[in-house]
Amino acid sequence: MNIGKASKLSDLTVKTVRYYANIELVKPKQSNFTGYREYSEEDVLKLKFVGKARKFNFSIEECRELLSLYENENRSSKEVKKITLEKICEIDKKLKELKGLRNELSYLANNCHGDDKPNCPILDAFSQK
Amino acid sequence: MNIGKASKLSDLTVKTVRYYANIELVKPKQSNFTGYREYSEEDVLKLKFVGKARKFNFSIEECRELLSLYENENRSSKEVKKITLEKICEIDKKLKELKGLRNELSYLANNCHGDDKPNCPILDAFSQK
DNA sequence: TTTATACTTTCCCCTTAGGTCAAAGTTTAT
DNA sequence: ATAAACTTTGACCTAAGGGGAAAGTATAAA
Repeated sequence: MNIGKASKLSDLTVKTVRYYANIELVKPKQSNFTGYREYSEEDVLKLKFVGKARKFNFSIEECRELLSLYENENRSSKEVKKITLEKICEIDKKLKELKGLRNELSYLANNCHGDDKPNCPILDAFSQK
Repeated sequence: MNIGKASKLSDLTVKTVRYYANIELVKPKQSNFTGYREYSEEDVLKLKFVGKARKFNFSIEECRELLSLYENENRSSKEVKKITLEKICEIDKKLKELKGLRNELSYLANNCHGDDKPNCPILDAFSQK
């Protein structure tokens, strides 16, 4: 099938699918008559796989790693679990950081009257030496 | 003062300070003899202000907006509060998203034996149709 | 069969917020 | 006078594609 159909089936944009071909993440055969990319059913499965992993916040390089484990019949689930646990750690760090930010910002917002006067604790906090 | 000193005083890298000059976020005078940028005390205060706001996850464009409010004697604190509340909303959305991801990933990880066998619920989830 | 429409290709520039490196000019210290 | 430290602009790099142009290809309608 052509890229348009593969794109629809995998629920990715054509641009994305073409990008994945360019970086050799999911690389279909390419006709030497027309130059059109020819996607197989298996290619579509891989595209879907990557789409899912990307939604789980895995980077392209991590997707590449997961994909090679996915394709490897001799893989151990240990490897996959390790990568996943690392990703969870990463998310935890990000969560902590964002929660801290949120607390500070909401503290500032709570102390700002939000009226038509220029006095503003938020700006004061930002201009603190 | 030159950019090096302004950079140290504001706790930003020279590159960052130069970048802010280029995008006219904090734009110092520039000597027409040597071409060196000449930072004033006030410029440094603005740099620090931006540095703080950036740490609070405000984008450069949002910093530009906050900075113009900061410089505007006739501002109303309402405007600043509005921007801040929007930023809090944004952070809340991101938090929700990340928490969802974390839950799904940790569910998958908990169900993965993490042994030397190829069977892996994580990969199974990613390859689900 | 011709034409119109839809699809595909490669190529180039754009995004955030700077980082890295190079060549050349300037200032300061020895 | 010269070396070291500082500054300038410029070009290219990051992640993960998006947007659009120009040109080739396929398919459907007239």
